[in-house]
Amino acid sequence: MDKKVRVRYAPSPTGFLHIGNAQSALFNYLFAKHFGGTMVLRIEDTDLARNVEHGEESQMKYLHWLGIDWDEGPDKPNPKYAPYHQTERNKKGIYKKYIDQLISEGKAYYDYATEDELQQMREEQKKNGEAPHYDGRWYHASEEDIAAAKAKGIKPSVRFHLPKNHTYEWNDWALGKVEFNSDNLGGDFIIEKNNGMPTYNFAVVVDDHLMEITDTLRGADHIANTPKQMAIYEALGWEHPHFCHISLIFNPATGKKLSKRDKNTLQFISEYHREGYLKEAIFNFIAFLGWSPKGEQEIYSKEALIKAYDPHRMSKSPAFFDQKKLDWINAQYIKKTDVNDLVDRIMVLIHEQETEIAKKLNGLGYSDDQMKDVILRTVHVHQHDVNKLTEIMEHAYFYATVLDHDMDYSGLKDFDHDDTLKVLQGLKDAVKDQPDDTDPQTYLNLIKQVGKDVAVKGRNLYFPLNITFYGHSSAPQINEIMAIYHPATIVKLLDKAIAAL
RNA sequence: GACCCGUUGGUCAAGUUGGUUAAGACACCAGCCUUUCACGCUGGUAACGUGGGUCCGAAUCCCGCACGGGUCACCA
Repeated sequence: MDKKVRVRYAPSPTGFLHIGNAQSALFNYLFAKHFGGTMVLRIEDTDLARNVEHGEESQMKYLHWLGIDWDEGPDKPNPKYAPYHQTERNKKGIYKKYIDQLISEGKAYYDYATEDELQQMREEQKKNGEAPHYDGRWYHASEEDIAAAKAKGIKPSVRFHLPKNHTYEWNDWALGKVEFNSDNLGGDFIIEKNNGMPTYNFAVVVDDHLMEITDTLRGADHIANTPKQMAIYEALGWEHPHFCHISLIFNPATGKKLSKRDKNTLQFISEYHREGYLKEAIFNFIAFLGWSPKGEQEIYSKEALIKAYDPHRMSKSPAFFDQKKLDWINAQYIKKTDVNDLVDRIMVLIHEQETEIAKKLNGLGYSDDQMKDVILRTVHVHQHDVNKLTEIMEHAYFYATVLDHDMDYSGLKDFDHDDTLKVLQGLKDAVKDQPDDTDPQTYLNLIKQVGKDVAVKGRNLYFPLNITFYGHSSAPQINEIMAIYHPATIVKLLDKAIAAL
């Protein structure tokens, strides 16, 4: 790289951060960090009507949560490039200057066509089997026509005049060589709306140039925009950045681009957070959506990804969203995350109360310390067998409310009545005077001792205990589950089981 | 419809200059471990859309076809 790398993630605040946004932000981040460059956050808010309240704030919040931090942006302005909102840049006349320049050079012109008129034009073209395109009707407009339109009070938009039969070609990091003919671009396109706002294709060029962006990484849905933008770079006499089109994320169920309407897939990063996915897992997973490293390793920390990142390895074909793989990656991260760290993260989820299970746990009325205690004990048992933090929460809720559950004791009948009674009775005697913080090892010793005393072992010893304390003959290490409960609870569970014998 | 892009096992995905026993992961199955479940470990099944070329040799290059997708806004 001869120039200092500068990249940008440029969301429009028309919604909350979804997987596709995060993917785009993430690759820009990896690119910047890998090459020791600068990541810029720019807000493309030129569509006044579609801007969503709190959209920007929420996007920034979840970008930070994921660990995608930018070096420059609305909250970290560099005076040389600020401001970072396109609406503010428009107020400063940044776009107007270049619009005027293009008009005076005859490369852009006013268009007085109304939206209805344009709509009608496109429909007719479609009917005739033509590709919808602007026919250039105002390019050669006469003085009279213009005067008449002005007299009617029509506010014009500004169109960029596309050269005829001109080839635009670029070398894409992901795609390699791509070329378009200017005749297939849909005709002259609008660069300034009649409300004075620049359109995306124009603003993005001006801003990327002024902000000295060296590499533009964006979704593959922008491929067809690229030649239009190149036309503007050319008209303004600027060099265009190196482009990279990130493969789109597909829904395996529909075979189409992940859509906000796909109910079976979580769309928003906030949803992954509240469902108990770790940010490290999401980061790792998304990095593999449209890119892959050289070796066989699947689990990569952020730092490792930054190091391994190579834009040449961006893939061309669509990236399919593999939910099971995500769950597996999340499970890997849960396994290797420190127990207390997991407890803290779960406490955050409980406090946020954004899921049913979080609300249920909250409804227990526990103090923070009590809650942490239950969660910690549960994490010890389940850290290695869950995919999501919410599953640990479900388990914790079960243990916290175990006495309220109707246990299925029918399985007890599969074992010798007298032996089982002796085991349960013996364990009750052994447990009733144990302190609250009795550890799993002690409980294991107690179980073994009771087994020895009454001469019962193996599954005849353990299965009834599984049923008694867990409700199923198959359970995790039953002594560990006992350590979650308080001895008084254990005694009550034993009483219930004995009564059911 | 036009223009671009893509097509490797059930799923995801390596295979940058043509020569590989065509990686790896998830899922699945089996065995081991375990009181059981899960975890873990070991092993296994399984793939180059199609038809033509070029070449000693094609998953890799060329052409056609099929299928899938993206884009054709005063949205970004």
